[in-house]
Amino acid sequence: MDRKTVLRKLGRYNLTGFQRKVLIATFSIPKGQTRSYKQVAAMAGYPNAARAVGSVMKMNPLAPTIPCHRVIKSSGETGNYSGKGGKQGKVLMLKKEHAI
DNA sequence: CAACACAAAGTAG
DNA sequence: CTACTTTGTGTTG
Repeated sequence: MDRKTVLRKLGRYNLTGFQRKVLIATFSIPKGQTRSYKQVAAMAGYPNAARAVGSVMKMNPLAPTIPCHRVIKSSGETGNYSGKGGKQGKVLMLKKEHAI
């Protein structure tokens, strides 16, 4: 799985530029590491769109492909998580990947 | 086009 | 530490 593959998948959806950038930025998070919503937003080119990043994660069209569970709050907390298991499952997954 | 929603961040107390 | 304000983009009507 590489960036081009993800871009190709994203191309199948009617996504806005913001969503694509955010998803790619999230996908670019190295395994075993975490990034804050703000960091992802900044990486995507929108340094003040941390909340919007949350909106994108919520709709994440490539949920299994995009490691949205590696995106946490700047405080080091996990924040909320709309996926199965809620933030508890998120933390568990992060622990499995040694991200925490 | 306007109003509402969002898994945050920042600032003030 | 808690509470309030600010902020940017997506979605829906």
